[in-house]
Amino acid sequence: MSFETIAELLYPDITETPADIEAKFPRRVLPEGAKVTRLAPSPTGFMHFGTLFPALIDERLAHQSGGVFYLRIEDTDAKREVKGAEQDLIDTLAYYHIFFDEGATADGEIGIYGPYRQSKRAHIYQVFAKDLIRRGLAYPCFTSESEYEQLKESDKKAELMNKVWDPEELAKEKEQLRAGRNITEEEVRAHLAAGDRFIIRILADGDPNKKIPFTDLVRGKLEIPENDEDFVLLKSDGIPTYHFAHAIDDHLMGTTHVVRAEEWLPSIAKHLMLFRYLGFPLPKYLHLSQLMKMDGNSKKKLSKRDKGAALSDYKAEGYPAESVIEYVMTLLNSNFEDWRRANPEADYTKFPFSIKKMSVSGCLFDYDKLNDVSKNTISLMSTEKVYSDLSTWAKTYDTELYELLTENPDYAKKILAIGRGGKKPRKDFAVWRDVKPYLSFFYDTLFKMEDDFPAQFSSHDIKQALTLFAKRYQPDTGNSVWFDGIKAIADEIGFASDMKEYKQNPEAYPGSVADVSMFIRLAVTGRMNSPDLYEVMQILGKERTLHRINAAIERLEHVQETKEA
RNA sequence: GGCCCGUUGGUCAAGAGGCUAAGACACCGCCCUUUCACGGCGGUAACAUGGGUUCGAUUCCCGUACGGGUCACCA
Repeated sequence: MSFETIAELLYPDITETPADIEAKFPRRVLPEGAKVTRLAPSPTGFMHFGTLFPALIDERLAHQSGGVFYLRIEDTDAKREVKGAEQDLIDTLAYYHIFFDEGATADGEIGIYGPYRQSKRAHIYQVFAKDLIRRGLAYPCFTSESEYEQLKESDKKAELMNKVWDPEELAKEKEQLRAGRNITEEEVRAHLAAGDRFIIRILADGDPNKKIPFTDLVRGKLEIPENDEDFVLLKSDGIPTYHFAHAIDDHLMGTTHVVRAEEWLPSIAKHLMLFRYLGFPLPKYLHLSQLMKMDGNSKKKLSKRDKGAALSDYKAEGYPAESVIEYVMTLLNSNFEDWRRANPEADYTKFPFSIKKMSVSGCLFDYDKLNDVSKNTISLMSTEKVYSDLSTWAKTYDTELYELLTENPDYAKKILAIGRGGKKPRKDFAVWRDVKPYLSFFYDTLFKMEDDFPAQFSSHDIKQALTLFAKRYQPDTGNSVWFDGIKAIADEIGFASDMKEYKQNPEAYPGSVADVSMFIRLAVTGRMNSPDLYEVMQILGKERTLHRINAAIERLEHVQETKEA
């Protein structure tokens, strides 16, 4: 039989040769050592936390070396495609400041190596497929999908039922897949005449008992058994499988470093075979460990469906993009945190990212750590940035807060500026969602008494302290004069004004100046804890401060009356 | 089940033949402090396991256990 004839029968309309295609994808001219990387997601779900890892690595590797970073959409599976997924992908990546030099964009694409959507490259793959068939390295298979499904069915059942993987069955199945290897010209003609659909399989020449050495940039030297499986190159719709598309696209588009999840490691033998058959030089590979989550007592791969996996959840919670990136960087390169301590203000892109510092084993997602990183990140932001990012967040996730923030920006900024900018900035929030409960008391519409006056103090003492404070309160005296005033009140009502003295002999007093401060804090903020009270009063203004204190006094009187009655 | 990968404190991790086995988060204690948030100091806590190789193994080799991945006309 003639492979040449079969190739011609199958693809009479394909006249181009691989060389013609190669000519359309010239070699990239880049500086020495420049890396070309790509993010190649499939639009089958919404952007997932794990996607950020390769995205960031690809981006750093390319841009740190003066190379190119591009986006290629792997939309080869029409069945699983999710509407809006591609848009979500592009939007989310932009939200995390991951920008591409070329590739698919929201409204088209940029760059000369396109199309960057695999569904639009069918012709290219077919040229190479036809050539492989002609050279006797691939062949058509007319076994229908449903027939094949039946074959698989028994397998799936076996897997579900106690995971029985019978080696003989497996071998038999492999043989069935290869049955089409001996197809004749006549058979092809007959199938074609009958209008049968076909797929293209590779003609594997590997011996799984032999091992091929392979070097992965993060895992080091590995040994992979050769591939003997006649895996599918082109599906019956003429669209390639991942394997074939990977080899052709990454070659034509000039990818130098392929960064992908470790789930691809078992199929590396297929890729090695493909690059060899096609005569392409092999790119470098980085196989990344999966991000895990805790499931009972064991670690599990963080999958798209898991709660907390969708990147949009982090956005909704109000994790700033910078925080998430920062956290991912700490996981990506073990020395990032040291660098960050030495360069607290520097942009993360100044960090010398290194493949050598990448971890081989899968890590567990740690909310505590993310929160800590995020608190630090937010604490270093300027008031303007906090205000602007917080407002942007609130606009979609908390309209009440958004209105409060925007109706009086200057007031909001004063609140957000508390404890910001100094050497030891406050670290009050990890997420934007934390902000509202923190600042609610600054807004009369949200203000309420959240804590009660502790029962161990007499309401008489409390009232007296509040009354004296209200009578004498002067804004703009400065913190220490203001606090001296509170000390004086403490003395007058018989509380200790000197904390050291009080601590030595707490029994001698009904309370201390700390308690007096607490009374005032409670009256003004409605809670036991708040940022610096003097500053709070400055922001609230004299009128509202006094109003709240007087309201508290009135309430105390009311309680007293009811008690007496 | 076959094949592949991995295993240092609760988590992230440094260390690559000889170290009292770093650091960060979390937790606990103390200090600072009018509360909170910071900040400072300190503490609890780890080389999965058996056998080699070696004068000496967390580090190298083999086995075992455990965990993960994969075995599609999905990526």
